[in-house]
Amino acid sequence: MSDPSPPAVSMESIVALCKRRGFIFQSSEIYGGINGFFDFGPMGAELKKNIRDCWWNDMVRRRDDIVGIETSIIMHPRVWEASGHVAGFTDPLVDCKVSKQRYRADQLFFAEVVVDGQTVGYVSALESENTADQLQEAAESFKRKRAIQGKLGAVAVRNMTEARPEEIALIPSPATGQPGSLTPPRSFNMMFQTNVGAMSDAASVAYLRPETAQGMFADFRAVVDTGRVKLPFGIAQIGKSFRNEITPRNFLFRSREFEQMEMEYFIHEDADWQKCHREWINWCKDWLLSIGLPSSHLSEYNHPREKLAFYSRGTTDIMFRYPFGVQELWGIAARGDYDLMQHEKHSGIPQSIFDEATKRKIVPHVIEPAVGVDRIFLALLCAGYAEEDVRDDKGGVERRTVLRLSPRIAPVKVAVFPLLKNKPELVARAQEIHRRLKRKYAVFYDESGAIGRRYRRQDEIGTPWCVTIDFETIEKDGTFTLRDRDSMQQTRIGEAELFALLEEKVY
RNA sequence: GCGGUCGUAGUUUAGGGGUAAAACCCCUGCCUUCCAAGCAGGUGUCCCGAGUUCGAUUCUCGGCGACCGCACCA
Repeated sequence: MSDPSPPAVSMESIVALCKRRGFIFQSSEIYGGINGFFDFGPMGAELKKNIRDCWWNDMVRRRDDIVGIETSIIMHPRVWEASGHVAGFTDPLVDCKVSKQRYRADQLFFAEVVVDGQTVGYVSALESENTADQLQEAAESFKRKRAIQGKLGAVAVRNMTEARPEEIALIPSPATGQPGSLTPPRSFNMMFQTNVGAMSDAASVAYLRPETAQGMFADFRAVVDTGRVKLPFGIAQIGKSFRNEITPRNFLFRSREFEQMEMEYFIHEDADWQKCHREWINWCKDWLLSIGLPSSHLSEYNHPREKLAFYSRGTTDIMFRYPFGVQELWGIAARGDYDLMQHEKHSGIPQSIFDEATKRKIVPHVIEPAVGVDRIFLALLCAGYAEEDVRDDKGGVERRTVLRLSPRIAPVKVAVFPLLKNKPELVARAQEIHRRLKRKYAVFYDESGAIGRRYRRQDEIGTPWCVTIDFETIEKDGTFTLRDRDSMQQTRIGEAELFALLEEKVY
């Protein structure tokens, strides 16, 4: 599709297809469902596995410099103290009890109004480009309205996390302009908590991991000591992570249980990290193209320096144009030596390695490409979903729904049909071919319904090819019809050629 | 978390204080020599709980879930 702005597909129709064809079910649906959790049906499980397998093959097996590991979901709680998640994976929030507005405490600013050295009141403002000016103006207005005489001092901007308890009642809500309705900042830690062992007390508290990355950092020494790795090298893993999101939204995009594919690429502290960072951004983009995401939907977003997380030297997100907007798909972060140093500090175990080239002990720096399997899953469905008009022989127009998935990740690679179900010789031959194909590929056998219906069923689950066994197959040369999903074109092909095609396209 | 809209087969919808309907899908059989054909038969539904009522899927309240806005998204 060369059209730069194809008609927007609605999330509604994608969700409906997911349900109808067994890609995604709502978790625990028979009990009314649970918000932010999803199940993968038969087609979804295949598609997801294919995404993981492609990533693992390309990222780990087909490279000499990256090893794969699998770490536990529950780790020692001190891992999350070291990583900053216990303290920092928390958004202190302030509520306005009157307007019901909620603000992030570090984005809600206030200042004392000081006249002739006396504090006469407070003003507040939300974060913007000129928060300080806004507060200054608000302070002048405050003084004028109350007809206070004297000299107004320059405002000292603070945010709500810095407010003293006795000040909170005096700070006006930005929503109402009146003081007294704001709550003190309250923390909402996004990590799921549980207890390890039979006793539920403070000492037994543990967390479900909110990211897989820390597993790689925590096992860094073990991998270095046993994995026969040399800088630069990477450690990769695929696994579930959990975040107690305040508001899960947009179907799979933000859920509370999700699966990440992360890789920590360790480089020498003197290496050109910007070059390495760029190379990984390009690698990730190429990989997305290789599983069939169109470049027209992809873009890059560089986090502005002042917005970076404290540990980050630079973060670039590969963005995807979802029906609900352009959103982050893959974050590639340059994290410096922050994580290893944190673990060195907290564990007391040195995280440095001996560098042969410089004969020095160094702590490597890291480039981290981190992506969510579920987000890729959703992107593939959004990019691949199409409803198109098809002209039939009689000149009529019909609508068909088709999922254009790359053969690499399609849940079913080939569907095998006997042209007619009531002809035993066709059925037997079709089943025989099916049996040989399924030893190596995910294939599907179907004999029920008209042949056109069977093609359309496969279109909806994204099967790239269908083969139909007909009388020619049996009576003549053994060739059968190969029907292409996207063009709907039919060609005759033999079994050896079919295997060759699959060998080339499914890797 | 706040506000709004909503919740009837797998899907899309109709209906309604007296136990529910259609189309498509799906399954079975017949038929069918390549794009959702036809005929016959079949499975399957009022989100959950409490209240009002002789009786609630329908009304009320609460919960859960979905969508849309706001806020949030280390």
